[in-house]
Amino acid sequence: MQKQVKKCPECGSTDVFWDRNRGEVSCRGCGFVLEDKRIDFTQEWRDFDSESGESKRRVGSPLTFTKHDKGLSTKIGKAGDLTKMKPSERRMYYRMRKWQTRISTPIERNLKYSLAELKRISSFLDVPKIAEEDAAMIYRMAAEKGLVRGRSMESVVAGALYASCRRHGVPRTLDEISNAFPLDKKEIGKTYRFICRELRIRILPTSPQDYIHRFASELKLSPKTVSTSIDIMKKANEMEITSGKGPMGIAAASLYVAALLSGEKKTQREVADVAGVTEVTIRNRYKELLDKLKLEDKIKKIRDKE
DNA sequence: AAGACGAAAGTGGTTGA
DNA sequence: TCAACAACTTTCGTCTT
Repeated sequence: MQKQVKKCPECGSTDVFWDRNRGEVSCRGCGFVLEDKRIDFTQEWRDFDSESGESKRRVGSPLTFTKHDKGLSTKIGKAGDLTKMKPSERRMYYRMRKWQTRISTPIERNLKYSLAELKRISSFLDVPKIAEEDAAMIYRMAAEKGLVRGRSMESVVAGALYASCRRHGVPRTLDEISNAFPLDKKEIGKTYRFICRELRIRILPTSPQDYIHRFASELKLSPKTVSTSIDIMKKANEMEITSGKGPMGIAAASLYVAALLSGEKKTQREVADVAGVTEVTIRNRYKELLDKLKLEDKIKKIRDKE
């Protein structure tokens, strides 16, 4: 990897770093997320601000393990190539060709297309390589177990991708993934649960913290606000008002409260849109937070100042 | 006019008999 | 397999700024 010289558009600092696990590039100074989408190893960074006109984007990528034959496909030559060989060697090549045709089972042929699809979507969402590889593995296992039958190929690809994102703590929501496919959330969720059950994949519930940074960045909140909201979440966790609740709602409400407390007020709608929940959910979580964390006074003080 | 708040009804998934 | 249930959404009316 060559070093990337990037400037943070928020604070101008060049001290940006790449969080591989999250697939985010953020500024060490102010926490701004420059890129929440990551590009292949083999490509150069896309300009954050493409006004500069020089596109560094490249097309295509070299070797990958996500090809249907793990990138090892080599055609074994036809008889014409074999004329110069000794009869014993020739027999061996015939045997090898027989193997090759045997490998071309319907499953392998299916994998060829579905893994291409996976690759396309992964690069669209800029899912980290590890997660993409894992999704490919999940899909392969699913295909070998015959779980694709009766389901659309895409939905299984999407389900595998989502499962792998969850496993790797990559903050991609079901919404984002379903936007990349011509499928709705419902269907992806269904197949996702199905393949998890069938393949015995254990998925931990996502932590609201996984989403905080990305949401905060989209809302242009300061790092201070982010840490406040993480504090709030921790406290909420301790008081056991988070169990069973959707992580996105919690993340959204914590951010909303934190923004209020630090005077960077955002409307409920703004936060709700970014987090992919409704205002009502934010309100409910928000109310619980105020109740349990004794924050009413603080909020009132802020209100009075205005 | 916009945002915050809350009530009521509906949806999809989980659970337990 | 069905009913109860919790979380969340949608919709809509009211209040506040």
